[in-house]
Amino acid sequence: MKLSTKGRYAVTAMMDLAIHDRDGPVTLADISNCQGISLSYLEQLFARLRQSNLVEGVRGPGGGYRLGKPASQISVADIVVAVDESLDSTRCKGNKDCDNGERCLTHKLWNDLSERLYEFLDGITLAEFISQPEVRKISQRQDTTASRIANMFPPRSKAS
Amino acid sequence: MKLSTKGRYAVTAMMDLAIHDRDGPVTLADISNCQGISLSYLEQLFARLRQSNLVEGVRGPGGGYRLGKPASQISVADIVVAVDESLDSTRCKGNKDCDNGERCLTHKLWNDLSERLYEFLDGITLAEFISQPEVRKISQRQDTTASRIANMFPPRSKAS
DNA sequence: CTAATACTTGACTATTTTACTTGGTTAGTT
DNA sequence: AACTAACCAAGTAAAATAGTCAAGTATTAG
Repeated sequence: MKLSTKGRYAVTAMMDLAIHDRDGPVTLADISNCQGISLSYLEQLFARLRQSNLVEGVRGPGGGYRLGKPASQISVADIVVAVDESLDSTRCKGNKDCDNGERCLTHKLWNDLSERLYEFLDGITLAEFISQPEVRKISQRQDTTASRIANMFPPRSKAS
Repeated sequence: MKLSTKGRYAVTAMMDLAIHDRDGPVTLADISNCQGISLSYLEQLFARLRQSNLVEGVRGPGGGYRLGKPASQISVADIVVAVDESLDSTRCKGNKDCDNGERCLTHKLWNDLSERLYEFLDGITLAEFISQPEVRKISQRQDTTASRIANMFPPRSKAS
C-alpha cells in the first residue's frame, strides 16, 4: 500500500466524476482546468483507471469519462491500487526466511499493518462522499463547472 | 498524509527498536544488517525521528538508539509524519476559493479523507505490535539479532 | 461523407524524491 | 590513547513524479 500525490490526483478526479455522474460524461479537459492537473498526466492516470474498469471512456463530441460501476462499488483503495500498482510490501522478495527469523518478523508486522490500512481504505467508497449535503447542493445546481465550460464553447451551428 | 517506502523503513526500524527496547540501545548498524537498509540512509531517517523525540541516541561503545518515549505513546502516524513531513494535502495553497467553489469541494473531500486516515494510523501504536505472541517469543530468547551481532564483536578487554 | 471532437497511445523531457556514498566530527567507553 | 557509534554535511545515481509533444483512432454532428 502506497499513498502519494499521484493517488490523491486519481481520487479527487474520481470524486469529480462521481459528483457529475448524472450530468453525462466529464472530459479530462474539465478536470484539468478545475483541479489544476495537466491534461496529459490525467490521461495517463485514466488509462490505468480504465484498465481496472473503474471508469469508461465515451468518444466523440459530448464524450468524456464516466464511472465504470456504481459509486457505491468503488473504494478509495481500488483507486489507489489502480494508479500506484506497487503493493509488494516487502514480501521478503524470494527469500522467505530472510535473516534468521528476525528480519521477517518486522516484515510480517508491516504486512499486518499494511493489510489493516488496505481494509480501512477499502471500506470507504465514492458513494460516501457524494452523499454529503454540501456535495448534493453543488451537484444539483445547473452552474457546475462542466456546464459552465460547455457554455464557453457552444455548438458551431448556432454560433456561426 | 503520505505513505512511501521511506515511511515503511522508518516504521519497521522503530518496530525493531520497540522489540529490543529492554536489551539496551540498538545500533543502526544492526538495523542496517537485519533489514537491508543502508547505514547512512538510516542515519538520515533517525535524525528526523530524533528531532521529533521519537528516539534518543546513546553515544559510545554499547550505544545506539532507544525509544524516546514508551511504545504505547508512539503511533504509526507519528513516525510517518516525522520522516515524510509533507502533510500539505492540497490545502488550497493560498487561494481559499480556488475555482468558484467546485475545485475546493474535491479538495475538502480529500482533506476529510486524509484526516480520517491520519486518525486511523494515529490509533495504532508500537505497543500493539510488541504485545503479539510471536514477538514476545523472539524478544525473550537470548538469540536476538542484537546479541548475535554483539557476540561477533566481543569486548576487546577480554578478547586480547 | 466529412470534419470536428475527444479519447488513445507512445515516446520523450524536466523535476523531485529516494536511496545511497563518502568523509568527516564529536561524545562516551574501555 | 584507542575504539565505538552517534552525529553531521556534502554530493550522487537511480527511480518516481509530473508534464510535454506528436501522431493516431473512434464517434458523432452536420
